[in-house]
Amino acid sequence: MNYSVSEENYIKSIYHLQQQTETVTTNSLANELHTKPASVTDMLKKLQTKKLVEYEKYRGFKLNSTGNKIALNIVRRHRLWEFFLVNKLGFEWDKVHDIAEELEHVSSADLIKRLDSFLNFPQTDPHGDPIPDTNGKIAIIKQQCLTEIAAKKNVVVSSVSNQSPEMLEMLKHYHIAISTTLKVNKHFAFDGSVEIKVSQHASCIISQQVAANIFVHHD
Amino acid sequence: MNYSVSEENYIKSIYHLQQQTETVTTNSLANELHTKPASVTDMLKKLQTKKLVEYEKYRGFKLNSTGNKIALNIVRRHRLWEFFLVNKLGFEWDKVHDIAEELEHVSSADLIKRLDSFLNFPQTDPHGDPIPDTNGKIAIIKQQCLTEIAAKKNVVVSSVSNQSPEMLEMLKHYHIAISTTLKVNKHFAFDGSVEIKVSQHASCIISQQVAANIFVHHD
DNA sequence: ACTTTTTTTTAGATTTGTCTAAATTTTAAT
DNA sequence: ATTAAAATTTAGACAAATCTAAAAAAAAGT
Repeated sequence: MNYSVSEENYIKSIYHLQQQTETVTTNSLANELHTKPASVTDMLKKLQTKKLVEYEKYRGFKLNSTGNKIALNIVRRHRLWEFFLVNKLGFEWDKVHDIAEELEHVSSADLIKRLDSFLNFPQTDPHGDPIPDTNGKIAIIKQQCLTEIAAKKNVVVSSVSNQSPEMLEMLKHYHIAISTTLKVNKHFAFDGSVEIKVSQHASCIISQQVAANIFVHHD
Repeated sequence: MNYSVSEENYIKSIYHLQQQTETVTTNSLANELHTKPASVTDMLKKLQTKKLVEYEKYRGFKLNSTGNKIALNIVRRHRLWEFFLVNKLGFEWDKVHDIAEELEHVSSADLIKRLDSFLNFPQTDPHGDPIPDTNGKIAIIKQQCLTEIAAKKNVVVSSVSNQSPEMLEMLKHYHIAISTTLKVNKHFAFDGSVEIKVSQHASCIISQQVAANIFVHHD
């Protein structure tokens, strides 16, 4: 079956919100999509009749397994295109989201299959987020954010959850990118900032706000 | 300014029809877009208020210079994506039109600039049609179709105006592709068929119907 | 437990792009 | 020059997706 751009955007946003809370509220979805709660209610009735969500009036909603599969397919398309934009066309990673947002709705399965192969079957997108496979299987990367890492531990940056130009600017300044290895020296109790050391560079201190957006794994 | 997918499709179709006749009729455009004449009239009023077409009731219409520039930009996007699909993703040329039809509406100028550079600034798409440049300049390739070529002349295939799988099948069978060199041996008066010789293959006869879709230039 | 606030839904309107059927204009035919 | 046929436009309706304003339900506060 084929879904409209609008339907796909709703499905994808519900998916993303469900990463944080099991069931999603009308307001939060309206906020995510920059639309009005009334519009959300309208669309949710539609998604319910199409049997993609579980929805009870006033009770919130969540994707059922069909909806989830569709969401993962959209996420797959989005992340493959992001990979393409960064690794083939040379975009900076803070510029690709909006373009991938449009490309993800191009509805050819063959296209995505070939794109995947052309890109050599990447496992993660440029922000370090895993790319679901054709069957909607997605790697769960056990990761912690930098604020949770004990002092003296070596870690590898696996993803960054804020993709703004401002964030990118900071990360570049600190010489941090996906798969960069760094060592946590010390946590400061006063403001939660963290001193780290990145390879051959001098140690530096990053604010809690920045640290909270950097996800890492051990080894 | 930004145009809807629908508006872009109308603009592009008017452009294509104008290649054959200076002014375009409501019916022919409806036919091209698989829509109804009434819908065409509606959209044309809109394009007129947006000052993209010259339009007089019952008199047909044509793109003005603004409309023409926009059309050429859409054609540029379409053909660059077709080139990408064939030369990078390995699609056969008869499969790319519908996908490029969707990709062409993705509205990032930077994307197209980078795609162009990634593809190494191709001059023609996989069917041999010229790709307009950023300013809407398009090479006019002086070409004749095979039925018009005098016997004993050597020519190079520059484009093929029918992109169906059936046509591709025939061309493959005859070992004809874009930039193939061939020699016209003889025209048969009875049915307009043409005997040709392609490089080291044995001469063969192609029907007038096929010959009329193969465009060539000398040398 | 009752009231206030917040959240969600309904009702009705709007925009974009489309359609059918009827009316109008142009073109072709006798 | 009339009439018949074809092409085009208008009028009015419809579907998708959105909105505002009002009503209803749930949650929070006293």
